[in-house]
This record gives sequence, structure tokens and C-alpha cells, in this order.
Amino acid sequence: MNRLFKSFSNDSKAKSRILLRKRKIVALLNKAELPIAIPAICEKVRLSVPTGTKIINELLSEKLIIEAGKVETDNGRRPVVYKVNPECGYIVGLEILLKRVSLSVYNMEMEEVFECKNNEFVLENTPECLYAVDDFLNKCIDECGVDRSKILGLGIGITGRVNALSGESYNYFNFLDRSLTTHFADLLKLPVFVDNDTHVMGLVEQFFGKAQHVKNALVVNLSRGLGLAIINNGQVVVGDQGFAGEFGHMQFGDSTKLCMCGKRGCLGMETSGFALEENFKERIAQGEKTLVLNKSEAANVRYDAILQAALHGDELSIVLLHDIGFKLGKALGNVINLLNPSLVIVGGKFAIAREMLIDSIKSGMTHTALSHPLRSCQLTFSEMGKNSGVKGAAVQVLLHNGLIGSEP
Amino acid sequence: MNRLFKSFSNDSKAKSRILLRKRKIVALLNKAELPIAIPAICEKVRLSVPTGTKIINELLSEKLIIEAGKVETDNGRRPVVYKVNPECGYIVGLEILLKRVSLSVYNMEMEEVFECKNNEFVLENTPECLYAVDDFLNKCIDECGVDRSKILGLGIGITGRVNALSGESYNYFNFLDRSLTTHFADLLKLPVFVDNDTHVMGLVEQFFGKAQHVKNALVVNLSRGLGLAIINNGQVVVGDQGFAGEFGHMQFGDSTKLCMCGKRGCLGMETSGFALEENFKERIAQGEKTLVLNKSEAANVRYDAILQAALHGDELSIVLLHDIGFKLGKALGNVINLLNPSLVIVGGKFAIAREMLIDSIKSGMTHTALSHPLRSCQLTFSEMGKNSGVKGAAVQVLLHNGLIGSEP
DNA sequence: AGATTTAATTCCAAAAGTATAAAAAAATAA
DNA sequence: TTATTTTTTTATACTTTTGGAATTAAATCT
Repeated sequence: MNRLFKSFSNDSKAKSRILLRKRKIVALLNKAELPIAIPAICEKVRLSVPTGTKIINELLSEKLIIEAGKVETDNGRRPVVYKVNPECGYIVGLEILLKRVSLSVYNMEMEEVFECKNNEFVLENTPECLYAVDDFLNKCIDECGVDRSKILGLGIGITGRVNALSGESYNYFNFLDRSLTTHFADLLKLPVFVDNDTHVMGLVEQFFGKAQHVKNALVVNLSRGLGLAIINNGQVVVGDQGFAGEFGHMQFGDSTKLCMCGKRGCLGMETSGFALEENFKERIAQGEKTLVLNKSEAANVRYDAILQAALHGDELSIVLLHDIGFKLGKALGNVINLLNPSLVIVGGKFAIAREMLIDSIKSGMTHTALSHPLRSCQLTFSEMGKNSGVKGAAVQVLLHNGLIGSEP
Repeated sequence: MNRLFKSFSNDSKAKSRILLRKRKIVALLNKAELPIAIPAICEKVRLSVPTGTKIINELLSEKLIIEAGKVETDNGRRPVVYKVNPECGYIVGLEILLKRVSLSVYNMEMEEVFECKNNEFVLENTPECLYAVDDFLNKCIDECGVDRSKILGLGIGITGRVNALSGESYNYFNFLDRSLTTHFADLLKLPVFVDNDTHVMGLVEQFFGKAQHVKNALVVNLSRGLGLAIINNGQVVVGDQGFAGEFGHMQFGDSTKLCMCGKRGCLGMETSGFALEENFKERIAQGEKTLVLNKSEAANVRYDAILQAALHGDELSIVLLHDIGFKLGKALGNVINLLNPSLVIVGGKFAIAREMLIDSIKSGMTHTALSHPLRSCQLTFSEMGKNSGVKGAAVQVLLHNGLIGSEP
């Protein structure tokens, strides 16, 4: 990525102005959905055509941008259009979950050029575990076939509470005497950004998923736990310390189960994969029948299995799923009142149970949401699939470089 | 305000570039808390000192900015510092409440130069009422002693649901075949902006109140009703249609009273001036004694009176107030979990009962908020006083002209 | 008083913009 | 097929604007 996306504060004024202008053009082209012609570029960056052309030619010779053919117009000469050279830079995404660590390398068009997962990984708050991540990172970057100098930065998505601004992780690797980002930045000599897994899911939905053309949305991460990413005015809400979206501990239930946060009545104790497992076991113990699973399986059931059972028509699983959907809907209705989003996206492992959930969530919403904000709010399910976490982690790098999203 | 803050799209490129640059400098000076010197201005707007000086001299001769003396420095020649000429433009704020309409005119430093209130006004959703507002507006602007050409725009704060983006009002004056903003814009030939009273209260806190140096805050409007303005990343959250902040209809209570929204369990039925009145009457009917008010007064009591009674030590009033504070705190705790603000500001009429409320709100919060986000969240009370609504209405004009707040 | 530091001004080379001309690509007509 | 027309991009000439270096000015410190 040459020196365009490194800080160039020690350059002369004139030099840094040129770099700034180049960066602006690259950012413009990267954000655009389609390649753009010179006159349009010049208009956007407020430059005359002669100077604009000069800079664009420089960018071309530096291989930062490339021609993307000619475009059809109604009449007259067809212009040559340009786009960012997808190979001019690479972005690394790292997802650190409880039982898996995954890394992917993307080109500038966010096409995956390298992928590596470690499913044997177990996240622990120990130096040894951090060293394991360090090794994994170094190994991947050595093997990925991309020149280190071409890597723009590393984005990390990690479970637990994270301060995206300071780069600190509060739940894991909190024994460091510096932030997690500076640790990795020192290790790799690269810019590093970090946020929690749910916020990162929100990022993916915003830029590559269903929230692309939407300014205000809620992205629910419904897996074993319950998380929420709030998109307000085109930005993922992080809050003052990066804790925003603690939806699972919303006090909004009639359950009196003790949550690990120390309180009773947390939504996550009634609406999550964990809750699904608990409720399932309880019902089985009460003598209820389930079609799909035999008794010994039922005692150690994982929520994934219940979701599958529901999809295969198992009545008990469906009933429990409906119950979770209804409660989720009620809680979401409250958030809709507060934030008036135009879209609610349900993601996470539960997204596959779309048809079993949609009506119960909607019906739950009508119990709490006011008619006005509810009317303008759609409900959908994520289609980003498994790798959304890694991708979202990587997207942070683009975002912090102004290569995606609205103007800074 | 000369032509700087009108749209100049039909100007030549060069001319509009100059105007844009001038606008940028004026905005910079207006946002700064203290006057700034030429070198600092030039650095901020990325201009060389010679060209910067040229433009600043033009702005001086146009009387858009003025010298503000010389400033003390550690060493070297003392620079002349500049600030925006407070008389170079004026902003009008209009607040339309259920039983009052108020207008104020401010100079560029938001100093009030004219004020007019109509306490006989009663808000109704009728053309006649709108005409009354029209007349009031015209009369005030004629009388205020400020040249119309110097008025930058009119900002309106109105009760009820409002779409700040489209300028529509849903509850009042919704019979128009055009938005409320275009109605007033046509009437006054001025740019007009509108938002609801609670959002506007949030604006004032953000730019002139306690949220000035804070990025994420909640501003509670606790008067007869209950509203909430959410400040996220330095912006008041409006949501997709401008409905954000419907805190009063959060389903979060054990009360089964029917709310006017058609649902039961709305927070506003337990935590608001209305609720205070209802609870007070109920207790009196049960035979409880109150020190301050006699029986006939108690039957028609207004919440203001109960607040006063509490301040004078009336036990029943204090107990009821504590109860409201506790419930508010519990509900706020949930919102703190969701949004991780660094500050909660309680405003509205209840703000005077600061000492009676603070501990009960805090104790309510601990029941629902997680320890981590709660620890980093302060609780305070608004000190903006009575005219915050009008001022906030006016601030919209500055905000939309980029004369306040962070870069657009 | 002289050294030091920062602000403002002046002057000139360089850069950027405007206007204009030339070239290119497609459609149309001979 | 080839020339002409239409439309738009690219290149060039000329003018204006801009920034940088040097200079002058104003203040403090030693």
C-alpha cells in the first residue's frame, strides 16, 4: 500500500498534501460500488480535470489504482473508468472465540485470499494462550503468501468486553501491562484494531450484509449467548468504553435464574442457546417426549442440536424456540422504541432457524413496541454465514483508514 | 450573514471554493471556545499563512469576524486573535409546548438578544392554532430589532413525534399537505429545522450544558411526561424516522395501568409527573397525611406542588419521589447496559429535586446495570433551567450550518 | 543590549484552475 | 466502406492562486 496509508506526519506540508489527496481518491474509488471516470472523480474530490488527471496517472503508475475498462453511456465517447487495484493492499482479520481462532487475509475488495482456522484452540486468560495466538498469527502471516509490507493492518474480533478506543480487552489477556492492540502491533509491526465479536458482526452487516443501505439497525447475535450491535446513523455504537450492546443482561424477564453477572432476570438467561439447552433439559426431565433425540443425548444436548431438531419438525424444540423468539421480540420492541431503527437483523447460530423464529419475534415485538416505530422497522435474518466474524474483524482496518463508510 | 451560509451551488467553481473556505474558517472560529490566531487557523484549515491571512482580512472587512485583542504566550511576538463577530448573524429558536409558545433570538455567541413568550397559548392540532403560531412568529421577528437578512434560520422544538429529517410533525399540524418545516420556511423565507422538545433538550446539554465534553450521554426529560435524548458519539440520536428516545413507553414496570399508547406496563405510567400526581392522590385517598397541602388542594394537586412539598420536607412527597427515582434508575440501568454512556443527566421539571432523587436513582441503577458500564457512568442533574427548550431549538440552526459540533 | 522566539509580510517559484483546442469513440449518413 | 456529426475525454496555453523561504516585526529572557 506504499506509504499512502501510513501516517505521514513527518513529511513536508506539500508532500503530505499530495498524499492526502491521493488517499482521498483511493478512498473514493474504494467506497464506490462501481468504477468511476476521471471527470466524476475530479468533481468529487473538488479538483480540476487537469490536476485530477495528473494525480490519477501517478496513482496508475504506482499501481494503486487500475483501469476497469470503459463504461456504456448514452452517446459520445465512452470514458475509461478506474477502480482500486485489489492487489495494492491486504487486510488481515482475526477472530478469537472461546473454542476457535480463525484468520483470513483479504484483498482490497474484501475477497479472501488466505484462510486458516484452529479448532483445537481454547481461549484462556493466560500468557500461554496469548503466546499461542501470537504464534498462530506469525505462522499465518508467514504462510499467507502476501508481502508484509503490503498489509494495511490487522483487525481483531474477540469475545468478551473490549474497549475499541483504547484497544484494551477486559475479560481476556487483561494481564498485559499495555493494551492488547499495542501488544499485537509490536509483535507484527502493523496497525492493529480490536473490538468484540458482536460489534464486529454489526460491521459486516453494515458494509456487506443486509444493513448496507440502512442508517439505523439492530444486529442481534443470537448464539449460545445473546449480544447486540447497534447501528446508529451508519456507525456501530460502541459507547464510552466499548461496552455498548450488553443486551443479554437487560433486566427484562420473569425468570429468577441467577446469571453469571450476579443478577437475576437477565434476558440472556431466557433468550439464548444456553437458555434453550436448559429449558430443553428441564422439559425432558418432566417427562416430555422429543422426536429426534434419545434420552441420553437429551441430557447433554447442545443448542445446535435442538435447532436442527426444530428444523426437522420436533415439536418440543419448536415450542421452545417459539418461546425464545417471543421473549426476544418483546425485548427488541423496547429497544426499537428507544432507537427507532429501520431494520432488525437476527444473526448468530440461530439465524438458520429463520422460519421458526420470525413470527414469534414479530409477535413479541408488537407487545412492547409502539405502533409508529414498529411500522417502519423490518425484521430479517443474517445471510453472512460462518465467516462473518473474521470478515468483520478485518473490516475495522478499512474503516479506520477511511476506506469504507461515510466521510470521517 | 452575507451569503456565506446560503447555498451557493449556482456560483462558479472558484467563487464557491472561496466561500467554502470562508465558511470553514468562520465555523472553526465559532466552534472554538477561545479566539484563535492566524497561524493556528491556517494549520486547522490546511492553508498557508499568506493565503490564510488574505482570506482572514477579507472576512474582517466583511465584518464576519473581528479581532479579539492579543493573547498572552510564553515567548515570542504575541499574535492577534480573532473570533466570529457575534453580530454578524442571528438565530431564532421557537418552542411549541402544550400550553406555551416561546421565541428567542440569539446572536452568534448564543446570547439572547430578544425574547417573547405567550403563556395563553394552547396547542391544538388545528389550522387556527397553526395560524396563531404563524402570527406570533411574524410579530416577533418584526419586533425583535434584527434585520431579517441577518437571520440564519429558525429552529423549532415541538412536543410530540417529529421527523427531524423530513421536517414533518406527526402529532400536531399534521393536516398540512407539506412538511411543517416547508410551511414555516415559506412563511418566513428562512431555513427552518424542527425536532421534538426532548431531542432539543439533549442538544442544549450537549453544546452548552453538562454533556459538553462528553461523547456519550443520556438526557432524561422528567416532567409531566418522560422522555429521553440519547447522545451517541457526540450526536443526538434521532433514529430512522426521528422517533428515537421513546423511553416513557418502555415496557418495564409492574403497574397494569393502561397508558394512552394502548399498552400496559409503560414506564411513563410509573415514572413521570403524571404518575407522581396519581400516586399522591391514591395515598391521600387511603387516608395518608401530608404536611404541606390541605385536603381540597390534594385532590387536584399538580406534580410541581408535590415537588415543592418534597423540597420542604413533606414525608409522603419524599417517599413517592424516592419511589419514582428508584424505578427510573432501574430503567436507566438497562439503557446504560445497552449504550454505555459516560453521563446521565436528569433534566426537566424534576431536576430541582436533585437531592431527593439522586440516591434513589443510583440505587435503582445498581439493580439493573452491570458493574462495568455503571462504574464509568456519572449521574448529574441539568442546570440549564427554563429556557433550555428555546435555546435548543435555536441550536439546530447552528448545527445544520456546521457552526457547532464536530466536522460534518 | 543582544539573543531568542513567534507573528506577520513580502516576494517569487510552483502549482492549480480556466479556457480552448485536439483527439477519441460511437452514431449517423452518404 | 468511409466521411460526418455528436458527445465526451484528454492535452495544451495561459492566467490566477498558492505555498515556501526570506524578511521584518514584536515580544520575552538573559
